[in-house]
Amino acid sequence: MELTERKKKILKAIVEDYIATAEPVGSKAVAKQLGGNVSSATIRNDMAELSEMGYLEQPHTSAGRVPSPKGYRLYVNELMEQHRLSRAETEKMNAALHIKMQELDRIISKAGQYVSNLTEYPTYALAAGKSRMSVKRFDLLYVDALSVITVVMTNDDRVKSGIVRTQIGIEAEQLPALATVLNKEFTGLTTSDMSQKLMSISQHTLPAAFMLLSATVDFAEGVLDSAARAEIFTAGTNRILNLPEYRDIDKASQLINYLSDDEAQLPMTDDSSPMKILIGPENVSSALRDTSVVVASYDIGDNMRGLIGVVGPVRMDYATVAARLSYFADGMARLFGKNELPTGRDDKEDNNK
Amino acid sequence: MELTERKKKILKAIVEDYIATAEPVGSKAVAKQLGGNVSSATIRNDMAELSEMGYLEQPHTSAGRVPSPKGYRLYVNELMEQHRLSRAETEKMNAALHIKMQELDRIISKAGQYVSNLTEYPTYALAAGKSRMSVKRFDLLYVDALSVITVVMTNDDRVKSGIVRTQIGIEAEQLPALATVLNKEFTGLTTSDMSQKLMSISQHTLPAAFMLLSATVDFAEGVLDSAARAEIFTAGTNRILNLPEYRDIDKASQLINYLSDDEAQLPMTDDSSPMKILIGPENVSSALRDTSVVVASYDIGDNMRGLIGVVGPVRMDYATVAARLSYFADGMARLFGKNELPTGRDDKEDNNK
DNA sequence: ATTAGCACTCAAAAACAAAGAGTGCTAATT
DNA sequence: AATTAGCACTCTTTGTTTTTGAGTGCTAAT
Repeated sequence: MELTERKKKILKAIVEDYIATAEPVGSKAVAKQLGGNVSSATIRNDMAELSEMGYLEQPHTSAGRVPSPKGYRLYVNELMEQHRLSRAETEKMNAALHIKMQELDRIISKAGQYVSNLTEYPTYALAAGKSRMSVKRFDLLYVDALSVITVVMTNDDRVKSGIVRTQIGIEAEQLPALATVLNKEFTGLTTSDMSQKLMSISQHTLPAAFMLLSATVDFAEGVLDSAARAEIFTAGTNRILNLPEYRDIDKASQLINYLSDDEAQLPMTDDSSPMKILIGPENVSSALRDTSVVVASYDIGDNMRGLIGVVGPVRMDYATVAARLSYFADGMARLFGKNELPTGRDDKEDNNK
Repeated sequence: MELTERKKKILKAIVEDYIATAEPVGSKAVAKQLGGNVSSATIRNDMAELSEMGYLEQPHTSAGRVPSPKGYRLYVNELMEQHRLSRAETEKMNAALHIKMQELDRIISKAGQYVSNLTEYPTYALAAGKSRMSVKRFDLLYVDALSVITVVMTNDDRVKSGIVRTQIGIEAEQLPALATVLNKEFTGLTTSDMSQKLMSISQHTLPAAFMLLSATVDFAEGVLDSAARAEIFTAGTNRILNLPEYRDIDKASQLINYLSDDEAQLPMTDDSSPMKILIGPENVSSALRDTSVVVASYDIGDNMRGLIGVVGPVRMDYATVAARLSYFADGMARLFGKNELPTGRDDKEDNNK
């Protein structure tokens, strides 16, 4: 019993019909789909064999057939035709890609939203793989005796700032010296090292100066912390409520809750390829067992990678989703590429997160 | 036909029973609730009159009674007992109120999340009432010939910063002069005025300097824009999926979509009182017609107000929700109060939004 | 004014009865 | 040997009818 060419065609027709309708598809429908030069009885025989081989499943004896995960896998690997993006689609995406440059987090979250709109499925987006963060440069700007503007530049060239207040008055003239101390002693350190260093110099420093140093370091630690925290942004989770497979409130709310959970283990791409399709049970986390995930990654700067994942029912339009997601991910990569800057401002800027 | 004391007791019992069970409540249940010294027949008569007066409704003839919005209103106004917060509750909230000081937006969004967890209903949170924003102070810090750190302080004392790049090289020595120009000419202006001013000085300024000025002003405009945009944060919208009144997917998804819509007109408090309860049809927007909203406000600094709203079914536990929300709003106000600063850093800081 | 008693109503649940889509198999056809 | 027509069989879906039971409204007694 082998996979003849016709069987493949049948499988393809079934997958595509089922993707479109979410209804089990019967032999007659397939026959029509294939142009009518084979009868439904023939198809029926082939379908029986495809079932036996594990590519199709039957909800119950007298229903049509539904692709099994194995069937989808074959479809995705061999049968699926590359979806050609229409002019309208690319234009829409290009428009979306003109994201006005802002904080990194916001861009990433926005990207997720766009993809969700584009695909009509929920998405998640995040940036991963940052290396250890440290401060590269400190600046202090005098405001008044009790307030100083602190500007901090991280090792990946982001700049953040804030007002730092101190209980003990400080004079404008003292600031340069303090800034020098900060730049000499506190650059290149991790947060915990900074705290330690702060301890070690507490002895031989004037109280007023130490107060300010301490507040500044505290601020810097906050900046590093929030920069290191890789937040997961989800978008469009409630779109699943439109899907027939999630008419069941409990199922829907379970998935929504999983997606909204910050701790959720969401599929990543492996380093080898920029795109990955996970079908139903191929997902590790049980909450995704009967959903599929298409996930793509793109480079952000040198040692960071952005990730966008689309979550949908196993009956997902893989071709279209994959095409759009891949196009969009490419666009994001270009956006972060050194060369093409979309506005006068620089992409690396992403001040204030 | 008047509202006797017993009728009120009956109404109260019905409201509370219905809040707890979401099932129409019958005369017998009320009789038991009231201690059994009146018979169910008596209750029945009273219930008939309460129906006639419009405080109760009947889903159908042979079902129990359900409070009408008018009934809830009476309950909220007169019958409801102040919910006493338990020690555990206040402790939990106090813990939540130790929000580590960060950007304003994040605090507000966090607050919404906490309240959502606390009440188990969806919430929305926002900060409103900012006046026109302008820049109060500019600083420029030299990085290299093509990059400058721009630090901008807004009229409400927030500080933001970012790297600004320019195509034409600039020397460190030129920066102070440019900063002076910025501080002299561009402070106190709205974004559109800034653009205009930029035009007007384009003639008598060196190209290199103008380039940088322009990029800096562009950056400042972005800062003001995003500061002025009052974002609405919603949290826990999917909690409504747990409510029996939203077993119907379409109804649920309609409400969820409404809440997720950035443009949605959500109820505010009026200036007179810090708390407001809107019951069902009292809501203006039709999407909320059969939900209730409890909304509380708190002061943030001098001319801003924070707002947290809890959205739930009309059958909402008003007493508990109101008590918790009010406590939390007070906590938030204290948090923003000048005196009690939870950390060494200052609340006004909220750099980088 | 209250209450017991009872007939009546009506939604919800259960039980039952087609209807129809789709299969699997057999036997005929190419 | 592969294909196809034909047909009995299966099982969900859909619609209809029955049954059940909570709850009411009214009447008559307390």
